[in-house]
Amino acid sequence: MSSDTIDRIIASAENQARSGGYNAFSFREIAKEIGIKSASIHYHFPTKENLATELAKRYTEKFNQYLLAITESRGNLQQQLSDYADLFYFALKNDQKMCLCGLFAAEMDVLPEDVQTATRLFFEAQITWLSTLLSTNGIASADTEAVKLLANMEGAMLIAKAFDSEDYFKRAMDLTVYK
Amino acid sequence: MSSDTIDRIIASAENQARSGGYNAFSFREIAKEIGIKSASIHYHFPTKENLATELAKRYTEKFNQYLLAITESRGNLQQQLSDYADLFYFALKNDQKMCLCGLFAAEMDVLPEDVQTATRLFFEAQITWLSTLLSTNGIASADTEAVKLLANMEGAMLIAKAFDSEDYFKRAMDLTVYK
DNA sequence: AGATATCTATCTATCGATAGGTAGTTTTTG
DNA sequence: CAAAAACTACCTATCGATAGATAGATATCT
Repeated sequence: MSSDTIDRIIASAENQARSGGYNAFSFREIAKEIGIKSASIHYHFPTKENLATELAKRYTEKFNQYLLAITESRGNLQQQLSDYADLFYFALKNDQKMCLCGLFAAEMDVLPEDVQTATRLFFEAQITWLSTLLSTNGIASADTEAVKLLANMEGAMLIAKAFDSEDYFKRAMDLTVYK
Repeated sequence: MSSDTIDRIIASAENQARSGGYNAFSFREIAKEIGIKSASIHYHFPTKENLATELAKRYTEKFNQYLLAITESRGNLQQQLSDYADLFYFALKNDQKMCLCGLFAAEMDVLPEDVQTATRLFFEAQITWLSTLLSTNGIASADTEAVKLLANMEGAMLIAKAFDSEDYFKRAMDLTVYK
């Protein structure tokens, strides 16, 4: 069935979490936003850890789908990397918000264990995809280069948030290495 | 005088804030940690906004002193950039924690105004220093390159936190551009 | 004595979480 | 087929814990 309520809970929670991290979203605030009671959210997500974990999982899944689409587009390396960067750029530009898992990573130490794990899985998926792309295009040290690119994306988003201007993302981004 | 208590409040607050951001440190927790009562902290820092702002200011000041020291070392570009990266690397390795202002930047939207301003000043100081270093060494587009380098540092820290391993910082870091 | 620093005690607001209830739908069973 | 049971998706009400903040008393130090 994939209840509409659950989707709205997730959407609201993601919105809040991407603004200020794990401690910046609450059952009450979500409830108020979508017009139900906070107790009802506990019906769908027993604990906050549970909700945040689901949040990270769905976020990762959504990203993975985009990654798959880029792969299937069969563009050249430069094109695929550009499309990849756009994923982060538009996540920033459209929502004016940080990457959910980027924020979670920054506050890793205070996250419940399941959320930590889900967050790490996001980063692993990114690195795996990038590494595969690079190595199939004959780039040496593909794995390390993948880590660099991912750091570049997250760092660029963070700087853009610091100055509240998505232009900084474009400035901070660097895809010239493989030209 | 520069009260010892104030320093201990700041140290404890920084420790907590660098673990989980603005909402991850509290007057009560700081008080417990340094052995006083939370009301006593309000005597030194009237509000949480005030404390967090002071936190960011001192953090920036400390960083600026290091930057000055690097400048005065009069090493070549490559050496100074390496020393610069070490600032972030050791902040990560020694404390096992994220950059305070990096974390604040990520959650910019939920920060009180003064904290936002203080956070932005950290980034501006970094970019100014980097840009000066690059342009005096004949690098073109020094300002944009400075933004890239800063994003690289913050991104590398974030990735390292994601995997709870400082090795990822070294992997994510890229100073090869100006070789 | 007066300034500085810290205390006790308390307030209001909010947090995640739980207990128990209910209307409506679906499934099971005699 | 219809009654009984169970389930879904919410609700109200409340819990203990914690948040930042304040007033006023007390201690310490010059």
